[in-house]
Amino acid sequence: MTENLANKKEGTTVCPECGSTTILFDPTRGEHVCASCGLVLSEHAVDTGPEWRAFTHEELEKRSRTGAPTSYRFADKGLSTTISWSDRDAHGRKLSPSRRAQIYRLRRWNIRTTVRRSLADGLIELSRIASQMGIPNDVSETAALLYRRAVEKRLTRGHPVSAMAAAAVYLACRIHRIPRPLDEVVAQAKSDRKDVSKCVRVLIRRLSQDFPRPTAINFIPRFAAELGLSTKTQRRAIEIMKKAQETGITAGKDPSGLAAATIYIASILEGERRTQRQIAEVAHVTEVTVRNRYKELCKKLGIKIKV
DNA sequence: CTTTAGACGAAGTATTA
DNA sequence: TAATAATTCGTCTAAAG
Repeated sequence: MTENLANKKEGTTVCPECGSTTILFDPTRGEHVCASCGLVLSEHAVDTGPEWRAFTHEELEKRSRTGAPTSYRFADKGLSTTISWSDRDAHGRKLSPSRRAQIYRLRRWNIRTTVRRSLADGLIELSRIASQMGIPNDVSETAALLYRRAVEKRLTRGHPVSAMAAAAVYLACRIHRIPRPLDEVVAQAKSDRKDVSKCVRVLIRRLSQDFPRPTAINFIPRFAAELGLSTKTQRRAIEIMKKAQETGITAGKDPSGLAAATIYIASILEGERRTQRQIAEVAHVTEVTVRNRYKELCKKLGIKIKV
């Protein structure tokens, strides 16, 4: 842990578990999470390291600027300026005719660029979905950026605004390696699953960008946190998952179910038992799936559990 | 009464021809 | 595009604690 902190001050945080250098910060929990293996690095980030260390774009902006931070979530990036329709200047004097013509053109451009309904509506809807899901700010920023690019490329035409916004949120979570099941996003969206997944496909195809597929390990930290499990148990679950992946029994299986199963095993092994029911609930799978996966894991990995 | 185990067909998904 | 295989889900029954 000490060398970890030293690294942090150098500005090169490395995950001690897997060596990955991509560390994400979850502002709502105050935790740094490894993007690759899901290990929570510093629960006590508050009293380690310098205050000003910025892990995300948004933090950086908050600390290095005066005034409100800019945000992709607002149609004008939060830098709104309006031009009044009065034909007098700041001192109340009448404007010259040429000046009036100039201001008139400015007004038109101002309106043309800021009042783009589809963009504005989409970003509002997007923020609503993200906040209802309790998604970290930097993730919803990513979602907003995706949505902007979709609008620029005219990909939103023919698709419900709500569905496209939900798709952006879903993909942003994947980019940040804190995947949420599509159904969880759909639950907050005002569109049905069909429309949302159609939008997801459009974005994946037309936005030339890599959208990493969720790995079972990516689900473990969130499930463990929601179940109130210790980081020790969480690490144990990740250990088991790695072994499972090496033996190749994870192919084609639902990552959520796999994560749920390893957590179930780890919680028993570490004396923090949770019922299949509890785990199935946070993982959004059924108890049946938890059972099948954990039975298979125990058999293939030679893990014995006392019932 | 709660938790777990196991079995069945139904339903949605990925792969293949 | 259609057929095939593998997977998960919902429900039911039963046993164990």
